Amino acid sequence: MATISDVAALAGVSTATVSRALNGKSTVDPVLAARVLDAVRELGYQPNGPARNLRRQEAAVLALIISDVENPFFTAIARGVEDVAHAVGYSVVLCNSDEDAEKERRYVDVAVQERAAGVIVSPTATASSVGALVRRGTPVVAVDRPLPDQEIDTVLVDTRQAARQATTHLIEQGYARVGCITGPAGVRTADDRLAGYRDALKAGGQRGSTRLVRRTEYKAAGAEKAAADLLGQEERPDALLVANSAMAVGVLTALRSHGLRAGRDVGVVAFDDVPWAGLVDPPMTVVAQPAYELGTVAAKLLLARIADNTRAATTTMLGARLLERGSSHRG
Amino acid sequence: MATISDVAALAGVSTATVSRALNGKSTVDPVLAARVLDAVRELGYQPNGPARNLRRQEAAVLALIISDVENPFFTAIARGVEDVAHAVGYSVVLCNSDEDAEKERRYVDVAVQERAAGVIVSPTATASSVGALVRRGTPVVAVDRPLPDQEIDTVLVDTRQAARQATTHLIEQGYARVGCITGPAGVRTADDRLAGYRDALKAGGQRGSTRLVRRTEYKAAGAEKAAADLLGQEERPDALLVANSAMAVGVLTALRSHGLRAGRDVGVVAFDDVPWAGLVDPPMTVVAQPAYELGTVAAKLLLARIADNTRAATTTMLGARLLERGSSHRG
DNA sequence: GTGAAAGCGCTAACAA
DNA sequence: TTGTTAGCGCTTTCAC
Repeated sequence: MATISDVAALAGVSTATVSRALNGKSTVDPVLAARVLDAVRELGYQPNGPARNLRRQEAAVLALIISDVENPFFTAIARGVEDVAHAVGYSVVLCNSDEDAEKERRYVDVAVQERAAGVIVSPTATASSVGALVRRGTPVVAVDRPLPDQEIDTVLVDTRQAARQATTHLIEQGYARVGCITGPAGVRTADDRLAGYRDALKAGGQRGSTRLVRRTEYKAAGAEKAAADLLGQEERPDALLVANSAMAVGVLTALRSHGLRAGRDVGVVAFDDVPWAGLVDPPMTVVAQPAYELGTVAAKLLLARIADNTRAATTTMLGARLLERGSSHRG
Repeated sequence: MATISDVAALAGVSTATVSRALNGKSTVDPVLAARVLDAVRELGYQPNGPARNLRRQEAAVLALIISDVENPFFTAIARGVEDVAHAVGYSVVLCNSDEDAEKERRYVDVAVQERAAGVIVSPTATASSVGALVRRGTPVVAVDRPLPDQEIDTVLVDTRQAARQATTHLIEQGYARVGCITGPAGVRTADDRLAGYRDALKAGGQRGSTRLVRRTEYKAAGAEKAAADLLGQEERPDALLVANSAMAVGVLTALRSHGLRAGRDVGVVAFDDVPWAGLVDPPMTVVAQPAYELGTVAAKLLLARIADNTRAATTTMLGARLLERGSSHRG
């Protein structure tokens, strides 16, 4: 593979001039620059990234560590990050931690070792690994979930408020025993959605009960079992707040196998406005989170912090919107 | 940030011994190895990846270039690739080409520049960029779509056969005018699905007609327009073969706005067994592609080729399964 | 504006 | 088994 020396030799200049011509930092005689470009083309020269990164002590790469590639919420974030990063010449490496602290730690190590310019992470519950990054001075932005005890830029959705609003909506529609299926304890979004749910019950004068709440993985299978469990009880809930779209799949499946109809028999509101929400019968009421925007904001913050790591840490809170459809109406 | 020299100094050994102790290539006196490990821990040493890659002339990284991160089919492939790669110590960089030849070219360049050990790609229609990779001698595997005129390992689904089977199924269910909504011309899977559809029409004695076929982006919006267009015709189709799940969303939406019911009024079979397929009313008949397996097979082939680039290129063809549900039955 | 040369941190060939 | 040392390809002073 051709190196910068080959290009220099062919163009009849020094490697320094080739470097300058290619990076446009310092100004180069147009004639020489043209000779360099010709040589590059002729040799099919591709700069050696590791060599450049070694010399520069940093790679033009952002690491994005998300907890589930198969969750549309996170892929939408990824698109937001990519669009912003690419516009200014950064590449994005997408890492899937799978909600597993060990995998997260591993990817954090990779990011450090490859000298990524910065890291955007949606931390798992036990996110000690990211703390090390911060202490190293690596620019880090937390997205979707905060990183406790860390002074870092954070981009969140006001999910507690959204859960409260969604639950209040169910109560106002006349559902008398609203239940909640949320994610694992310790996962901040799961905790917040539960808290918002409880806020609404209290405000709406409904008596909460642990018998109306189930927590499982943010997956369809767990939610299906949880829903079946709740619906099998003597005093079963007549409505459910569901904490993400994968869980919604499980809940709707359970409803169907119990011969119950969403809306009429059991009110349903789920987080995330997936493309199919309008296609189920009745269409599903959802809390639409601004996922793409979460990604763009996080990327911009990270780029700003890469440029100047002395900035004070900020927390950005974006709002969610309740999209009312048939699954939260009795009629 | 601590370097290998710092570790060597603290452990009282040479940098070579540190390197050996950490990489386990050659054997090292257990006592020294322990001192090295202690020093590593104490300094929080993280090896400098670029330096290592520069020296080794290759990074333990596989690039996976897919055409749509938001398509569950491709994220399932990604999981398959990751699982295989991680098991043998490779990282996976996920790149989203967005069905855009220019973005694909850019990611190919990144892969070359970063000296990735190999590349797995689902090529866009005009995939000249990947040819350059192959000529460079970089190990490459094509997944989901072949790379024309290239002698490389390829992992495909027998999508033409699957389309034929799905269409035949619709004909056997009594649908008399089966239409097809597929992806852009030049995208091999889109072409193959159309070909399989036509195979079935011919075998089933139905007269094909271009008035029953529409081609658009592999997206919901395009498919919705295409379906509305088909359904607005005088002699409209009474069944549709739909080439992916995003398109299925558009088709079902169009059906609804025309007051038509899937199955009873218009038979529907779509590619890809998405989680929500069973939740729409009636449940959607799908062609289930072995996406995860596509990923694992591709990754294994790539690893084999990295180990030995003289192997002859192979083509692996995996089968798809038709999952019959209500949307393809009149009853 | 250009070139010579140092050196980023690591691994591997060679010597001891 | 261990240490010494060259050098991977690039960018960036520094001198001209």
